[in-house]
Amino acid sequence: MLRGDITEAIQAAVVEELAAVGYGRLSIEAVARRAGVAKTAVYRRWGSKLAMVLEIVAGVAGRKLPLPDTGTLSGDLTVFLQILTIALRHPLASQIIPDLLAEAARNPEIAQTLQQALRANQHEIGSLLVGRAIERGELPEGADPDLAVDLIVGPIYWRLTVNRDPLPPDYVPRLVTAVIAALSA
Amino acid sequence: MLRGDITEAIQAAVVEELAAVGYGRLSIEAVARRAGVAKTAVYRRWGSKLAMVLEIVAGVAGRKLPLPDTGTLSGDLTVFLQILTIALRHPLASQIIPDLLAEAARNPEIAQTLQQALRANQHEIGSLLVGRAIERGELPEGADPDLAVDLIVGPIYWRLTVNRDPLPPDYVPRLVTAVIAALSA
DNA sequence: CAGCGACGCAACGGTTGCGTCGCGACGTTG
DNA sequence: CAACGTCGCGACGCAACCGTTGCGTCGCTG
Repeated sequence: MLRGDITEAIQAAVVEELAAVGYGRLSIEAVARRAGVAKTAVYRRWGSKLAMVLEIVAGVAGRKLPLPDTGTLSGDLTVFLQILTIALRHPLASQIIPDLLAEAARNPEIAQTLQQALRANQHEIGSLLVGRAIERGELPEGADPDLAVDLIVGPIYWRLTVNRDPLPPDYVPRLVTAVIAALSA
Repeated sequence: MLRGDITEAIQAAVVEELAAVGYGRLSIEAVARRAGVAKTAVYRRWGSKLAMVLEIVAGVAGRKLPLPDTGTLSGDLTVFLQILTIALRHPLASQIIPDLLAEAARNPEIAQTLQQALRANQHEIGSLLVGRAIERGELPEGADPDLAVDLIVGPIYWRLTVNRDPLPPDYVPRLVTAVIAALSA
């Protein structure tokens, strides 16, 4: 019954508005304005700003990253890090992700939605990468997939999103060798 | 001329309000209300919400962490990580830091203030830790202090503040050995 | 072709915050 | 004691947004 093109316009507007002003300052009026849509069209779909954002965010964050098997741990890590750096550099992502994380610190529903979307994905990637490497004999049996994820994602996120430093050109390969050394210990 | 106790009450109120609702939703009215102070008292001190927050944040974020010399790299790292985990777990810090980082992504003045306060401190800590370790022969000559900081702070920040997972009891020592292995490569 | 529902539009009363102003009270300074 | 400046208080007009309502239009469905 609800027109699909309008729903999509609203979703896109929410994402843009989220990037522009953040969840705290996001208003239904501004979303409708940006979507070129009447406020009533929004309220017909969602009962509140929270419900609207939760549904849209869950939809976007739930997508899985493709994770090719390059044949070596170092290759897998390099590909994964490159995908990650591109994603984190995306203007929309680099504004929305920190904002939602900040909001998650005070809103349990947002926190739960983000965790549900991210944690499973993250654990799966870690298990996959480390599992393959162990099968190949590149890592010892006891290597911890969750620690691996922290070691891979943490430094990149810290540098790109928190510190907002540009990446030195050889940063990714150096990080890859460092992570492999760390996991082999 | 301006009463010091009132200034302090306002500063404390700003910090609390920042934690409670974030920079985006922070209002002068709420700050004055929380501080038990008239709105005019705030406007006598700062001309705008941005100026007020910047001055207060710079004052808090500029403080330096003590960094004892334990005699070994592993000891230094352990102490530093423990201080860091305690700081990041602090309720006020864990809400305010992500919020300001998110706001920094859209407000250059906030970004600059944070960078100025954090980057220098961070680089100094990295250089100090790595420098000592190289002198002791615990790390090779070429070890990169900035990469070291990413490897130390990134995983902890990721797990504590982004993922909001509790730390497994032996996480810090395992991270320490992993980091040392990574930096030795 | 008749009916239904989503649509845009405009307006509603209510809330919140903005930045400013004038007032009288209080305490310090000269 | 007189002057000054900060203080709290309350109010101002203005703007934005809230969530809801009623209206007429449009397009699909039966």
